[in-house]
Order: sequence, then structure tokens, then C-alpha cells
Amino acid sequence: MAKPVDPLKFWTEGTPMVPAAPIVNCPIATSLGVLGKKWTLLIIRDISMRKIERFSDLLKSVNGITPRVLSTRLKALESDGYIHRAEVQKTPKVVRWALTEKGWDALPILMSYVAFGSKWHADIVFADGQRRDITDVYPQSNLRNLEVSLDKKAW
Amino acid sequence: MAKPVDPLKFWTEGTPMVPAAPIVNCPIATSLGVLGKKWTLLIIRDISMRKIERFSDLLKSVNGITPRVLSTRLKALESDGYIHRAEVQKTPKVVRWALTEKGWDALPILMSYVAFGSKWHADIVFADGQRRDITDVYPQSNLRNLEVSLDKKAW
DNA sequence: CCGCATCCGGTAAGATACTG
DNA sequence: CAGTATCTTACCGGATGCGG
Repeated sequence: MAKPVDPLKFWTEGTPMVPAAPIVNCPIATSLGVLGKKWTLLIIRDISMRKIERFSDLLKSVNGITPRVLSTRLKALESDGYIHRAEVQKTPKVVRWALTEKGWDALPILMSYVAFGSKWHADIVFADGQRRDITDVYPQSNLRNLEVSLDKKAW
Repeated sequence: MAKPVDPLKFWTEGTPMVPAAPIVNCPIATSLGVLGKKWTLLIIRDISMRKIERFSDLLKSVNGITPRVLSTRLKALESDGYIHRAEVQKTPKVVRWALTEKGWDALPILMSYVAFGSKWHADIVFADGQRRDITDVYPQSNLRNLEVSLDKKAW
């Protein structure tokens, strides 16, 4: 039943760009475990970008999430190595959820959504409703090529 | 009930990187409509990277999806402007699903997952099980900085 | 209080069959 | 070929409870 995975190529105007590495399983499908579930990226967003690290604070910052789902996601994220749990204090119990190196490496994924939203949902995202390139949202960083070049002249 | 959206910052070792643009709604949460649902990214992957554009072919290529869900996703993707439907021929009916410009702009999101999977799921993704940087998977493209620089020296 | 666990009803997803 | 129709199952949202 093991279906051979055909290489993932970019296609632009009939021109394929074949991967240079021998891919035997789709890296996208493989990455879409916990990361692909509802709420997960927003939890990582708040831990990484907003420094919100406690259960009750995440409950407030991730708008709409319920304690049940938050608890479930935190456990899954922990067992998959994205975050780790630190009991900072007991009575009253204080738990801190922090990103691991793997968790931090999910930030480019978040940023690709930021870039997409800044272009295609500018009316909702920005006060002035103007489209922005990611480099105009975070100019200090070096996010130059987050926009994958689909210009066929590039290859 | 409208909660004010605090700016999305990068945090590295206590150093925040504040966005230069006035964000009033989270671009990540806003982008996670159809895109955030199960199967959606894999459908876009196959249309964009594998040139699989027909219903029955997608049914085979997106491993595990059912016709009901595929139909639902294609409709949602269409109404949200990511793809469009073209009836190429009737009797026998042939339908082609193609990406719009908006749909093509989702490719950086896919690539960020490719990059993540190439690093953190290399044992599953690659035949030799070796970690790879995205620039080694697609050297011909200019994906240099898909790995968001989290080096604090960068700002 | 904080950090969850439990229970319950609704909705989305899986399995399979079927139609124009 | 390109989807529907139908049924079952898994997951999610909402309220509540409970130990430390």
C-alpha cells in the first residue's frame, strides 16, 4: 500500500523545479501533525511572539479557545517536543510553558502566515487597510525572501 | 468585547522586535480560515507542486482524503479565491482546478513547512535520514532566509 | 484563585454507496 | 469522471467541577 512519493516540484508556466534532495515522504504532510490542528499555531504565536506562557493567560490571549482544547494542545505540543512544561512554583501552582529549539523553528511558518495575511487580508489586519510586504512589517529582520520566488527567470 | 490586539513581536533572549506596521488584527489568525483546516495545504501542494488538477487525481494523490471532504475543501478554496474551477470538457466531463494569484501566494507557507520538515523530520522525509536546510532541498530558488533569523545580533 | 478534568451536545470528518 | 447521499465516528465548543 506504500505509495511512492513523487518529488515535490515548483511549477511555473510549465517549468518544474525539482528538489535536489531524495524526498521519500512529503515534508509538508509530515510536519502537519499537531501543527496542522486548530489553535496550535496561535498558541505558539503567543508563547513565542507575545511571551504569554501560562495556562490562564493563554486562555485569555488565544481568543476563543477553551480550557479543554488548550490543555490537549499543550500536551500534544509537549510530547512532540515543541514546548516544555516548567512548574515554577507550587501553592499557588505556577506553570510556565516555554518553547524548545524545535518550537522556535516553527516561527518561519508563523511568519509566512504573517506575510500572506499582510498581503491578502490587509483590510482586516492593518488600520489603514493597505497591503504590506513582510519586509515592511518587520524591516529590522532579514526576511527578504520569505516570498518564494516564483519568477520563472529565477531558474 | 473587542479585545485590543497587542503588537506581534519576536522575542529572543528578552529582546522584542516590534512590527513597524499598525496591526489591528492578527494576520496569522486571519489567514487561518480554509488554510488552517485539515487537508487544505496538501490540496494546494498537489495543485501547485505536482500539477494535479483533477478531482479524481487529487483523490488519489492526497493520501487519505475522502471525496466528501475534497469536494468541501475545493468549494471553500474557490469561494475564498485560492483556486478556480474550469470545466474543460463535457461528456465525458473534465474539470480542472487551478490556482489563482492568491493561491500561488500560499506557496511560501508550504515552503516553510518543507523547511521545517527537512530539519525536524529528516528521518521520515529523506532516504538517508539526514537533516537538510531548505537551500539544499531547492538550491535553484532564492530561499535564503526562509529560516527567520532569530539571531539576536540581527537587531 | 490556578491548572486543569469531566460531562454533554453539536459539528466536522471518515467510510461506503451511488448518480448524472 | 466529478462529484452526492447517507450513516457512523471523532473531534470541538460550552458549562461545570475539583484538587492543590
